[in-house]
This record gives sequence, structure tokens and C-alpha cells, in this order.
Amino acid sequence: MAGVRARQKEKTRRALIDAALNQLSAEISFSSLSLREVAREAQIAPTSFYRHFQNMEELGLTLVDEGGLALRQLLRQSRQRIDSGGSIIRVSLETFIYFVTHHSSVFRLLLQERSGTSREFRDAVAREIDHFKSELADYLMAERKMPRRLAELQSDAIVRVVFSAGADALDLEDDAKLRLMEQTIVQVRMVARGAQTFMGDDQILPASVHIPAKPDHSS
Amino acid sequence: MAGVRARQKEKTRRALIDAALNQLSAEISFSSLSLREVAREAQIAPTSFYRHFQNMEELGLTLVDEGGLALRQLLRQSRQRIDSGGSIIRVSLETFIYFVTHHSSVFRLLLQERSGTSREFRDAVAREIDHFKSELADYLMAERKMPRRLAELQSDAIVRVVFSAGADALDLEDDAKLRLMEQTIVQVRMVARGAQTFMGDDQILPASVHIPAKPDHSS
DNA sequence: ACATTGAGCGAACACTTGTAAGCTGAAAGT
DNA sequence: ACTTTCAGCTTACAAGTGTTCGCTCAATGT
Repeated sequence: MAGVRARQKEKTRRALIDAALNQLSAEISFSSLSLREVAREAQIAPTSFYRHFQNMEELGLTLVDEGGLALRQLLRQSRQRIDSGGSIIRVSLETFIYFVTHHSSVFRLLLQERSGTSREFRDAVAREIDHFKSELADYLMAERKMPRRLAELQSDAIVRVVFSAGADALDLEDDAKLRLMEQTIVQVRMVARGAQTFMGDDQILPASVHIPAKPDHSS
Repeated sequence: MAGVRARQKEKTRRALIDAALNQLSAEISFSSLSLREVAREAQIAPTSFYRHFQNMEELGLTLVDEGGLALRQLLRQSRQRIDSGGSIIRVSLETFIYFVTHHSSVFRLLLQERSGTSREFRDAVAREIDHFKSELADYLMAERKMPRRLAELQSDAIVRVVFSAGADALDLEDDAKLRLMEQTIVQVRMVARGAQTFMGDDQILPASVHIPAKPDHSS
């Protein structure tokens, strides 16, 4: 196994994925991408595309999955490096800004498809974002001894603020980007301090916090 | 003046705007809208479109402006109704949810074009959002006696959280939407309380907070 | 050695798209 | 009364789109 044939297939599959990623830019969104152009850049005939994906949507979902996974791994790594001192908020945000800057096409994709026209896309992105939330909430519960509901509420707010700031960062020069990051760090601290003030009163929290659009079956 | 001719022109201009708004939905974004279809729904020949707008982008910018204005007016109204008791946070969020629910096409437009492929669109939406931020910051400075920088930081965070929640609300049933709103209210309170804890220390704030992508020349 | 599989191809189909050119006819200006 | 203006029209074109069909031919299975 790992036959010549299977290896070649995987190769052109990647070529398609890379071609799509390559064409994505500030001016070209995924939905404005055409099957033919992607195939052209991947150096295959338009019709051969169907040997790898049923349609463009399937390719897009692959990109979302890969992109979300990449960001999550990056964040997980930097969180592990924390133990050797340093603010977790600052390090996480630096990592995040790094991702936004150096994988901007992927981040733009997540951002756009989050409120795009395909329900499947939206759910896929929501799932990725849910992962971030959960991992952050787990951290808060373990590290800061927070009750689950409060931790989830807080991490939800933080993820919203950070992603929104990331969206703005896409259009900024390096120095403005850094200033935005500093601002965001303070805002995250604001949320954190605000959450602390709720540590006593359980009843002020709404009954249910987690509203999944669809059950999640991934790892 | 107010001649027959000008009145008729204004009428079909509105027909075009309404046709575009009408076609926008969860499945159809503005960028996937075609000039021909819009013209068809407005009952004019495709080429006549150009008598009113230079291209689709110009139509879109009109929609963004009108939509942003509508939301701002709604929020301003509800803020005035506050004096007669009631939490400003709750009332504003109820108003916001109302807008998201009953003008979902417009809100979706703002949301999508915020990180869309046209720089002009992005700037236009950023301008609208800046208005919200400023009006909220003004309120916080006047009502809560906050220093400008802290008020801006706080309102920026709040607008980010609320808009992000609004995006999620688009896909939810009525009851889930209400629960999300309650959750968001708590999160906004978290931000507000957190901001309060910064009331003393001025130096912890980053030097510059406001990073305009482009100067704003609107009212 | 021989049969099967399947990635990749070229040609073709049926559409849709934006937009240019030039005409018509009623409203507006003089 | 005569001219100018201009919103809206018809016709036309060139360029792109996704997708079907049936072929080739090297890698694979037996």
C-alpha cells in the first residue's frame, strides 16, 4: 500500500486545496472562487476536480476544518509554554495575531463563512469557534477555579471580542495592529475582572448558556 | 420642481433598492446578487440600471448607509425612552434583537460586508459601527462620568460582543434567541463592571485606542 | 498474463453574466 | 412652438460558469 496511485491522488488533492488557498485574498472570497480557476491553478482539467470533491462547497469545508485545526493547535502550544511564566492572555493574543497576520487567507475564510450563505459552512465555523471557547473555559475552570457556567460565559465573551478584533486587524499596518492588540488585551482583562465580580451570585446567570445549532461529533 | 420626471426616477430607484433588499436572504448574499436579477425584480431592463447606479457596488453602499442609519435611529430612540426608568443595557439589547430579527437582511448585509471583499464596503460598515461606539461612549462619559479613553475601550468591547451575538442570533429560533440575549446582557454587565475596576489607574490603558482605517466625513 | 479500476482529459452543452450602442418618446427648458 | 434632455428600451456580444459524456492508459488485483 501507500501505492503510487494513491500518493499521486493525494498530491493533486493538496494541489487543489493549495490552489484555493492561494487565490483567496482580501479581494477574492471563497464564494467568488470558481471551480475552473481553481482547477487551472492546480494544473488539472476542470472536470477532474470531481475526482476529489463533489463540489466547491466540499472543498471549502475542508479548508475550514484544516484552518480551524491549525489555529487551535497553535493556541494550545502557546498555552503550554505559559507554565514558564508570562501572562496567558498576552501570549494567547500574540499567537492569535500571528495567525491572523500569517494565515490571513484562512482567517478571512473563517470570518466570512461564519456569516456566509451556506448553513453547513456556518455550522462548521461555529463548531471551530466552539472548540476555542471550550478550551478556554476548561482553562478558566481549572486554573481560576471558576464554576462552569461563569467560565463559559466569560470565554464566550472573550472569543467574541478577540475574533472581532482579529477581523479589524486584517486591514491594519503592523504598528496599528500592535496597538489594537494592546487595546484588546485590556478589554480581555476587563471581561476577566468583570467575571470575577460575579463569583458569588450564582442566580444572576441565565439558566442555559450553551445553545448549539447542531450537535458536534468531532474530536 | 418636484417634477413628474424626478419623482418617477426616484420611484424606480427605490424599486431597485427594494428589489435588492428583497432578494437578500440567509442563502443569498449581496455579492452573489446579479444586476440582471435585481433589474428584473424592479421591472426595468438590465441596462436601465445604469441610469441610477454606476454599478452594483454603489447600490450596495447605499444599502449599508441606509441600514446603518436605521439601526442607529432605533437605538437612539430607545435610549431616550430610558429616562422613564429601566436598564439601558436591557432596553438597548432588546432593540438590537428586534432589528436583527425584523431587518435581518440588512443586518446580514452589514455583517457580511464588514469582512467582505470590497475595501469601500468594509470602510462603510466600519464607519457605521464607529457611530454606535461613539454614541455609546458619549453616553458612558455623560451618565457614568467615565474618562474618555476608558469609555471608548468599554463601548468598543460591548459593540464587539453585541454584534457577534447578533450574528449568532440570525440562525436561532425565538426562544433560543431570547436566551442568547439574556446571556449577552450578563456579558455586557461583565464588561461594564470590569471597566469600573479600571476607574482609578489611568496608566494601564494603551496610549492610543482609536485607529481609523479612513477619515470619516459623515454626520 | 490478463482484467479491472479510476485519475485525468477534451469536447460540448446550456446557461448566466455585465455592458456597449443606438433608438424612442415624453417631460422640461426656452 | 421648438429644442433639448434623459429614463427606459431592444438588440447584441464576448466571456465566463458548472456539469455530462465518453475516452485513454497506467497502476492495481488476481
